[in-house]
Amino acid sequence: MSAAVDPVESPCVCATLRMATRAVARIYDQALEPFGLRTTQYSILARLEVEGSAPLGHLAARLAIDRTTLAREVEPLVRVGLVAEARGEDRRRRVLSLTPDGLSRLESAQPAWRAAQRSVKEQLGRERTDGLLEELRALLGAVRGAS
Amino acid sequence: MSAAVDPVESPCVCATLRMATRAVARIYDQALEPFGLRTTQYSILARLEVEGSAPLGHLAARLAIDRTTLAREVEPLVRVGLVAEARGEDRRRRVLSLTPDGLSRLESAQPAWRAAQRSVKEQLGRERTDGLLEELRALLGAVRGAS
DNA sequence: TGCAGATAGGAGTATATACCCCTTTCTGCT
DNA sequence: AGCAGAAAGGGGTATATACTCCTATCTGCA
Repeated sequence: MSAAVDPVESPCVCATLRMATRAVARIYDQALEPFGLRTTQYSILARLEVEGSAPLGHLAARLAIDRTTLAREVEPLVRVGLVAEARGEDRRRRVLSLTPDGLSRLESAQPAWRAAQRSVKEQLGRERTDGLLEELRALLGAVRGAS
Repeated sequence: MSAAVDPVESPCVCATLRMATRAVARIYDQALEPFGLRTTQYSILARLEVEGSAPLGHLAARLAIDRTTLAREVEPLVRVGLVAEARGEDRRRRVLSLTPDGLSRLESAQPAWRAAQRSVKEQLGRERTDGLLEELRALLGAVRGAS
């Protein structure tokens, strides 16, 4: 591959977001790889730890992920026993929760996640990174429901 | 789905990037949908218009996309005749270029792209959006090759 | 000239993403 | 009690993403 070629400066908000996301996701995925987790899987486990247990759609809204997307991402986590699913009182609801295995996996991967986070923050700068996060949240808030 | 639930404020750079990217990508994809293009496809066509023609790996580096990813994204574009592929002098190289159909499709979709772009900028604010783009580019530059 | 090593790309596999359309289940109103 | 409409989710399809391992080709050097 022509590694000497620099990425282009796209004027497109979406393309630029995607480029940055790809690059950053790679870092996190590599950090989490020894623990058998992808970044999104880690996010799901971490979210479930906070929520305790939550129906699929609720969790999807929390993570700003499409419902069907989340369903497919949860699948492998259920398969390997990190996440449990049960029907709620409202039997339409598929309630997800962390299994003990899921919790310990999450905890064992936490240092790797922190290392990736630290690495990114050190490379861009702590303040700039925090500022960027603020702006990304503002963007998310601004465009949500605007479609 | 529990539409009343707000997205969570994740401390994770990667998760936050992904959330924002998903939300923004949806806007662009919807805008481009009448023209039968996804955001990434539009980016590829737009990039090819600028580059004239480029080997797959070169284009991938420009777009900060993994080579194999780009190959799979180019496939449908070739299939419907928007992009042409040919072997280069160096016969390992798969040289891509815009077909006349590709060019006219790109041009017809351009107003929709501009509308999406404008919509996002208006929702976050023009200056903030530009600042965000700067920071995203800085992030991309900072983490590139750092893995 | 010939070969070692580098480079471009292809194939297989797995997750990530989201659309549409459908079924199941529930809730509110009559 | 019964039905209309809303809500939660499942399944099909298609693109998006990237890793690993593999082949084909080229280039530089002996």
